[in-house]
Amino acid sequence: MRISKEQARKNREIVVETAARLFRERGFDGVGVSDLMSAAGFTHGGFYNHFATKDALVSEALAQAWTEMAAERAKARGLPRLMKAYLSRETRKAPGSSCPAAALAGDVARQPDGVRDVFADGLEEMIGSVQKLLPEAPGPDSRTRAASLVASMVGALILSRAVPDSSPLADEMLEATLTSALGRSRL
Amino acid sequence: MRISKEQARKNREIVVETAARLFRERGFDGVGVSDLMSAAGFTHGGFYNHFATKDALVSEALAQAWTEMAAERAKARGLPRLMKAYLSRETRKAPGSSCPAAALAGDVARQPDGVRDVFADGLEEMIGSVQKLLPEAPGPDSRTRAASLVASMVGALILSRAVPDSSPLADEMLEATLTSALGRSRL
DNA sequence: TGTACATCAGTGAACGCGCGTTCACTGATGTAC
DNA sequence: TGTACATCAGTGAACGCGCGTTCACTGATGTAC
Repeated sequence: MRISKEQARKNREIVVETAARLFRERGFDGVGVSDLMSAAGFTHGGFYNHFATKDALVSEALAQAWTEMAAERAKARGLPRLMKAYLSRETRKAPGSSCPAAALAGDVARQPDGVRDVFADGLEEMIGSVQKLLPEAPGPDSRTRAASLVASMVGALILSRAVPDSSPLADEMLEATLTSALGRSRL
Repeated sequence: MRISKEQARKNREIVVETAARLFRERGFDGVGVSDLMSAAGFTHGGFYNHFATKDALVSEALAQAWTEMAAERAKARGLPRLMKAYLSRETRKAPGSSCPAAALAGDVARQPDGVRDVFADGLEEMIGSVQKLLPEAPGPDSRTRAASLVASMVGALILSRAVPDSSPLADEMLEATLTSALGRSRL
């Protein structure tokens, strides 16, 4: 049963969006083509009408996740609020709809350069948007500040998710990072 | 060909040490039982004389990696030197012999609680050893400081490894984090 | 101390299973006249 | 505008492959006498 080109385009988009969520939740290896397609509402065979290989989708889904995050960040009202939201229990519980860096950086490190390029582009944009939210004037110092803030945010969220939900460290990593970042001068 | 109990114990240790290295290099899913056993110098069938399942080995290898790291850290001469070594190009290139948090936190987040408990214990010890190296008096503030320092160190290393080797971000994440941490008061 | 037997670490073939991928098929869409 | 045919998105069975795991076997070690 052939469908319209417009519908086919929409279906492809659904698959990419579903992948962007599932990969963040379970990792690249944790989501099979069959899992993914059925989660998106299709059968697995049609996958290869849209993508050459699973690897091709990985890059595209990662780019999609970064795009979603950039849209969220564009709505941010100040760095303190952005960081509080990023370093919250809600974010910790929802990897599928939050930062691709925190959810997938470990996996990306073992992927080919094509995927890592996409990751680097998203990370670059994240650093840039944090830099713009800093109170100080743009420059090399604020860039360094932004990069190190991003590292601590991503690190805290990853570590919080790696310990058991019941561990005191789950909250402590988030709170300590928030306290240290906000407690510093001019934030 | 049966071997002595002593030799069997040593062989088991070799397998655990090999796993601790390979898992950090390739992730839990990236190392098969067969890969692992042949890297350790054995055939795959013998694996189940030592471990009930691959999952059982995962916990043990993670504990082994943390133990190795704790031994390294015990040799540290001051926090600045520890951080420079941690946030170096050499460490970035050698995940198999460096921090389990940076190499495996993303994978651990998708493992059962048994593995996450082991991870939390190692992380707790890492925070404690960083806290002891802080110049300030021990207390809630220094604990918060230590936890946030650990988050930024782990985050920077993970992000550095996730971008392509050729990306400027690979070095920048490490350097920015080092600059921000060392540039702060009393370090 | 010496002998006979049981034990069990290591070997390598084999197992079922789920993975990524392929393919023949369907039938509504898109196109040529 | 209407008709005939080609296209191709989606379906679901099937493919080879590598995975974790099992098992019969080997033979030196460990043990009972």
